[in-house]
Amino acid sequence: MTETDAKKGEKLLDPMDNRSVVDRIIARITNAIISGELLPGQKIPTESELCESMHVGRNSVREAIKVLVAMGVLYIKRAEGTFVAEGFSDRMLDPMVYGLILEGGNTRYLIELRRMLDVGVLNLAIQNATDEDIEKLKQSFAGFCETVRDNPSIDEILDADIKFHRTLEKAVHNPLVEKICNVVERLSRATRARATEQFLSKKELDRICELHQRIIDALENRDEAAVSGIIDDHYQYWKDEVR
Amino acid sequence: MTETDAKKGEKLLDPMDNRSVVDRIIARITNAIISGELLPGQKIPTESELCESMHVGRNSVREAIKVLVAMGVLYIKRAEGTFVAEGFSDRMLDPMVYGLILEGGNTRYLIELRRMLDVGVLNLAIQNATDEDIEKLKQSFAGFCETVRDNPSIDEILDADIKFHRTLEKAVHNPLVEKICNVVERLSRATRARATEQFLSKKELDRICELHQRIIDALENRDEAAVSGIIDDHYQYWKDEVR
DNA sequence: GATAATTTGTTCGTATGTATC
DNA sequence: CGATACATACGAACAAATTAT
Repeated sequence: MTETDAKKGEKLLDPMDNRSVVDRIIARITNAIISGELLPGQKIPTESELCESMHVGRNSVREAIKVLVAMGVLYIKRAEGTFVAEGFSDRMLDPMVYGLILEGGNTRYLIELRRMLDVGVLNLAIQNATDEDIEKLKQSFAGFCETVRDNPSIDEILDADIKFHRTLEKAVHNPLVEKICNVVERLSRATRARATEQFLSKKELDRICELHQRIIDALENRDEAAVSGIIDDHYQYWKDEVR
Repeated sequence: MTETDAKKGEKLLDPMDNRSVVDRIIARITNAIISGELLPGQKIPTESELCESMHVGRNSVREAIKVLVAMGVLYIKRAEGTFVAEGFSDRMLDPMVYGLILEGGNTRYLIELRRMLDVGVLNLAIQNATDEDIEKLKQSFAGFCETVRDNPSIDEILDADIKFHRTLEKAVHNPLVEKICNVVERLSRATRARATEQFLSKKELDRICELHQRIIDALENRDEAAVSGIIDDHYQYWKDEVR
């Protein structure tokens, strides 16, 4: 009884963080990571230690850790410990995939976002691409053309196209931009598959090849003025068609 | 011996789901959502029911639900039940935030990304903003100017500036773009605070006010040509200074 | 190779807070 | 107001995996 009274007393005096215990543990761990107290790859305290140090139950600690593991922030080596992840994890875009599933009519939003990113990427690539990058892009383009010639399936076309764009994004030399583009590409894939299926033709494929060639040209000539025209043409044909 | 042999036998015959109990619960719930067995907004079974129906412990169910809540797939009405989310949630971008943090805090990358998004947002806003949006932006600008006049702290300046940009992003009418910008703003805040602290002056503040005015003008005149110039000027002064 | 120690994985029991009727 | 249903939180116990001795 006295114990509960003491606890109640504390709670009443305290501003009483209204977040749940689990949320506070999550915040504490993430703050430690952000502040540099915990570095990527480093082992975090054991569950029991965390229980003691912040006076919470082990289950709450476990729930917090599970959340961070699901987000790709931590990873667990069983019977060894829990560690701070290093760099990006594929898991980190799962929530956005769920978001896509839950929300039906966001095709327009997705296309708009992709278009915006395409413009930005092309501009940055023109600024930052090295000759080596351009050479790789040419190779990737050759691969795309080869795929196109060989009576490709929808999936093969999309794969080749995405590969080309990934190469382009690498030429930006900015991992943050690259990762965001990857996420959006993954989200767009289903929509693009449907659209491609609908409008596929030999002529369309030739047009896409030509657009890719224009991207390469713009890169070689560092021609920023050409960017908006290229992307406009790129998106033109399914602008009004899809949804 | 015989026991271990029996276990090995089971393992060999069985595909033996090597995922953890929690992961299987997560998969089961998400599959139910994807298949339409659980619809957005619908209540899922209570924790106890889930325990019984799949013969697992209550804590495992809780951990699974916590993960899905953290991802924004489920939400909880306390003392009422747990429900399938409808549409996107802010939470779904959180993992990406952590990803960016863990990727290593390279300031240049962040500034480049922010710049790219600023250009895209301004372009999209020029296309999509309603008169009402522009009116709100003017109000937000007035608030910013007021803050600036009143001998503001670094935090106050940043808050007012972010508020202005949030209003601008709303004018894009694209929740995906909006969320991504919010994430990047959150990430940039520390860097920006440092930079602002370093170069703060009355003259600088006036210059920022003027740039915001130019953004409003561009929006009113639907002047896409002005975009790159505005953003160039916006980033000019800390382009070479920071890192 | 076997054993012990450490650490995470899973479950159960119980008490408490909170919203609805 | 009480009763009910549900989520929240803690503690204890045992299982399983890995490392160290």
